[in-house]
Amino acid sequence: MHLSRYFLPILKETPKEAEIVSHRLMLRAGMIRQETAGIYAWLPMGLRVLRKIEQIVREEQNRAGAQELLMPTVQPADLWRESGRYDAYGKEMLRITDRHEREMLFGPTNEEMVTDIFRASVKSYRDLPLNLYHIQWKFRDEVRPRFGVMRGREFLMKDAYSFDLDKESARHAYNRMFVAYLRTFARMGLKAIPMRADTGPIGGDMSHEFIILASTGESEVFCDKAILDLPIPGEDTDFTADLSPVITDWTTPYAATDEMHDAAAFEAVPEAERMSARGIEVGHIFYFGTKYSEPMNAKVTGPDGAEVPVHMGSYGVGVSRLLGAIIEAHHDDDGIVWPASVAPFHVGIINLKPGDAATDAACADLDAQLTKAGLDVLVDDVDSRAGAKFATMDLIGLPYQLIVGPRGLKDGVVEVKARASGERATLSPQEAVNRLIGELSS
RNA sequence: CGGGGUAUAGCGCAGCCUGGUAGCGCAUCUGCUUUGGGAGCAGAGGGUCGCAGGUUCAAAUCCUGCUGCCCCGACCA
Repeated sequence: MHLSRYFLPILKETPKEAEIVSHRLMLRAGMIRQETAGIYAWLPMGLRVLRKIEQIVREEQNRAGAQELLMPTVQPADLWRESGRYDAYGKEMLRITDRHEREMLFGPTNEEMVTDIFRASVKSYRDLPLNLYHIQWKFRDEVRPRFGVMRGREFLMKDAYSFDLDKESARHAYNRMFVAYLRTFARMGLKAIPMRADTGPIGGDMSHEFIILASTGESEVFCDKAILDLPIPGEDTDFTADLSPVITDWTTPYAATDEMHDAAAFEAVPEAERMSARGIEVGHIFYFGTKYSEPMNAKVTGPDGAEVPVHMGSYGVGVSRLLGAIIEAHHDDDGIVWPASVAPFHVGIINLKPGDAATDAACADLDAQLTKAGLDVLVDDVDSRAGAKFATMDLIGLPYQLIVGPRGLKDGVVEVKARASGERATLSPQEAVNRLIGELSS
């Protein structure tokens, strides 16, 4: 991709509405544009990152045995009357009336709908366990949207729903999602800490929020530092096996949000190991038993011939929110510092002198080689000054910059700069290509 | 939903108090110079001054109402 033809409306000045750093940087880097309060258009650069995050979430859901479907954004009110939530949900739900005066709504979540899909087709315990998920836009009419995409009204969420015969098998479904989440967030360069969350009327120990630490986080969190160093389950994890030892490892060290904080238990953690910080919730997993299956009559016949309501859980990831969360965790004074796994492009080639035949040719060759190796490349071929190019490239935060100018080429070298460390290496073009492919291919 | 701000060019702002027909910086366009960390000079284009009423010879400016957006709090992936 050539920057001269790419729609990337960079802002030099910070729009005044942006308070927190991720919001500022997303606007300045031309990733999003606010259309109205809490509702954003995703510009090409922002969309690229959104898609990469989505894909990681998808891969890990699939790996854990969940199956993707896609449910609509607009739902009929009647479905929500079955669970009683049409009245209970309140003003956060965007209600719509169609031309036939039928009551509709823009979905804030999909428990009712997925339960409807399930009950229409699944009648036997033999078809369990089942986990269905989708990645779809949601709308919650927040009283006060803020922090850019971190708390928008329209947002992209992955929500999975598990169906099991009883509570014990539901626990296995829960554990699979727990492990999938550990892997998902780690792949995005985030340290997500599972914290026990309020289970409401259901009770029990099966609800966790996944929190990443960031100074601009919305809630205060307390944890034992030991949890930060726990190993992330590998790609080879067998999701059909008993995962409870992993869950035990991850739920033993103290970790709680302020709502669930137990000061006495926290005091028991050695002082040097105690940490209190601010956090952003990026995922939430929840077992809710028969809360929907019972009123909505989603039953299966068990091995004993008796009909029982299925035990369900739901598992959310705030996909669009993750962009903000990742930037909060990965930025510096000059701009964004994308982890390679979610970066909009892997490499930015800076052509210091567009129009110079040798420089243009070198850039084209480097672009071709890197692209052929499967990397996403953005070539800055804009006729502007070096300083402006460096500033732009630092702002958009691509993991590596490949700096190509006539001065270096005369000596047969180009420069590779790692965005995160600022480290620069002067190499031959071929060495540079090899180095980048080595660092970035996965 | 309570409290507080704010609305003037794509972005950031001044002008409003004391009414006289709109300005600055950045960005954009043209030309020349410049060229390894957000260049300089010269010129140009771009505005229903949030909307609707009212006062006045005259309203961005004064008055009334409405709306959008932002911030603080209560609530959420």
